[in-house]
Amino acid sequence: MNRNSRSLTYIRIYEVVRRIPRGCVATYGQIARLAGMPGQARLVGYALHSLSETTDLPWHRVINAGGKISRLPDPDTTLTQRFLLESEGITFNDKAQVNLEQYGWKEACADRT
DNA sequence: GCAATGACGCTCT
DNA sequence: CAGAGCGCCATTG
Repeated sequence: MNRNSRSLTYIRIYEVVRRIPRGCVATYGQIARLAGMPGQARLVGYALHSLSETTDLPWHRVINAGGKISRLPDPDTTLTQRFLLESEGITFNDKAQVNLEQYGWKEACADRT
């Protein structure tokens, strides 16, 4: 469980996700870049998938570049993510998209804190 | 050890 | 403007 077992690469992603402040959302590409793998958004998603649903990480703050919730293996998990984001004050539009311009990490996010 | 997949992103048509 | 395909690295079987 040693995070080592998951490889340092995953740890990087987990650490970045953990740094996401409340009321904000980050994209896979954003995290991938902060983790030190620009363009490797797939690994970010894969890393999160490897996590347990009971993870302490705010994985629900991680969405795709379109500001939308990614295609999760289980539709129930997707609804949970949306619910958690709404609980943080994040609003979704009819397309289940989040306004990255408003909630995007390091954008207006720091101002909200 | 080898091969295929993967909660995405970007470019091309 | 919209839709589809390909590519990156790492993990898993």
